[in-house]
Amino acid sequence: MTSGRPSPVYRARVASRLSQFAPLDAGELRALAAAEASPRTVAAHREIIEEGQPVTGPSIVLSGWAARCRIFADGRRQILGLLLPGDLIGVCRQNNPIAATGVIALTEVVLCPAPHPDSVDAPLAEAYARSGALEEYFLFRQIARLGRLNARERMVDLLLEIRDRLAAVGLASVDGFPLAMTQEMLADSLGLTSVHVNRTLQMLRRDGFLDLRAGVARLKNLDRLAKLSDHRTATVFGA
Amino acid sequence: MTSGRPSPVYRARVASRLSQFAPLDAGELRALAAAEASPRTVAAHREIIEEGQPVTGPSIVLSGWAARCRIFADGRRQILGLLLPGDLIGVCRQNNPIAATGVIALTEVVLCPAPHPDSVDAPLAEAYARSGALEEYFLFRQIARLGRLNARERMVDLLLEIRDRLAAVGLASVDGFPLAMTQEMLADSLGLTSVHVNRTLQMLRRDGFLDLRAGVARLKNLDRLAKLSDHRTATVFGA
DNA sequence: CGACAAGTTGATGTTACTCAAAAGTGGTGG
DNA sequence: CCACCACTTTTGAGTAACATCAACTTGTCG
Repeated sequence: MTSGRPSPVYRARVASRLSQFAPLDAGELRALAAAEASPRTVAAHREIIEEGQPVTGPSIVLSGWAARCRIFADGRRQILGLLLPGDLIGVCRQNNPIAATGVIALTEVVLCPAPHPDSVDAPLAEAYARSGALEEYFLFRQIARLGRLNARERMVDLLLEIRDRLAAVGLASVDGFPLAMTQEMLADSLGLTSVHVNRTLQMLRRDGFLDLRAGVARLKNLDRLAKLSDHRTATVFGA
Repeated sequence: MTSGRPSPVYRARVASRLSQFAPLDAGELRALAAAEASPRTVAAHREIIEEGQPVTGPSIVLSGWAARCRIFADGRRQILGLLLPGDLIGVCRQNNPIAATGVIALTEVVLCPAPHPDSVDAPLAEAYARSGALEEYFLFRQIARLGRLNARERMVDLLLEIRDRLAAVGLASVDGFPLAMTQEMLADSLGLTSVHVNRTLQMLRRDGFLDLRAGVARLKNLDRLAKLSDHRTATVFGA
């Protein structure tokens, strides 16, 4: 599987994601850096949070990919949203929170604890709030994708979202971005079968929109691509 | 169209929804009651919040139905989530929040302002937090519905959700609950066409699961119905 | 080398969409 | 009270998109 190993360079960028949302002071940056010193590693395919269990406290994804996931009684699975490096998990403001969904590691994931939202200063609270709003935006987008886009549009829209999110933490370049998902995971995210995902990817390749090899994706003809899925960037929220 | 007219009885129940999430003190209840004294009415099909516009402050739906909505460039429309009596709209914790989605009135809607989350005491803050968690749960459920359920399962799951949410504010009885949505609105919520919604409803009627007349729905054979959509109640969050 | 997961392909089936038109419903004004 | 209008619901016939089933191939790692 691709990625999974945290590097010093990599961590520095992750630490800076929250400060993109609000200017953090020196003390907050120190606290975050200290938290990063006690990371936890979860193997690929392991559960990070179990649905229905109490949420102990927030974490930050330092490296690797995870997904919120709902599994049906008959085995059907739906990925509700992706959790990428820099994302927060388990920020709850109520008492005794219960996990509404499970979270599973798609690759090996490295996490570290994050300060509890009740005990943070204004700048970090603002960063948490913006991060939460952005996560909500991705949920809205996932709903619109599944409800009204066809297979090709869904795929394009998801790939554009992933690219933007990775770019925001310095993990995407002009040469492409890592796509740490099997076709089956893509299917579970897009509400399709893996067979149809395979055919959709081939269509995109054939039409010159996508270059996907060895877990690295490169999107081409971006202007035409964006039209294919009515893509709107999330600039109103981010940095 | 059904419903839309607020009644004194009705309002009393709505005011009590937040206190289901956390025990509010007398001062908070007084503040909420005062806010209800200055309601705002929005006609059916009108926009309550415009996507991309600044969010001024939170409101409570006193009566009527509204929906978060995304509209695509080519006219396709997807309802992202429903807003029913007692629900909060526009609770944002970040500075200068921007509406991530539009909100439109499905019926005539009566709203009143709600206290800003930054200026509330602990009990009301807890109620806001629980309300927000519940809203997030409904988004997750909408994603799972659209991604992995077929038309009949989607319809059943949505109807069960609506029934539970209305019951929580005293608007559902054993005789049924108001369904203030046209088949086209149901289609926009379920990611289907209105023609297919029509056929799906007929199938449910024929199979003895549903009685839907004059805007009032009654679900029958609840035990078998719940199995049709792998329904799980939201009890872990609510009251 | 062998085993297992991931990706690919073809044939066929089913669900839901599209297009088009008819029938029902409720509100409005003459 | 009726005629009219807009909107909603219903029905039918044909089609497209996606699922299903069942191989087969490729890649990876011990």
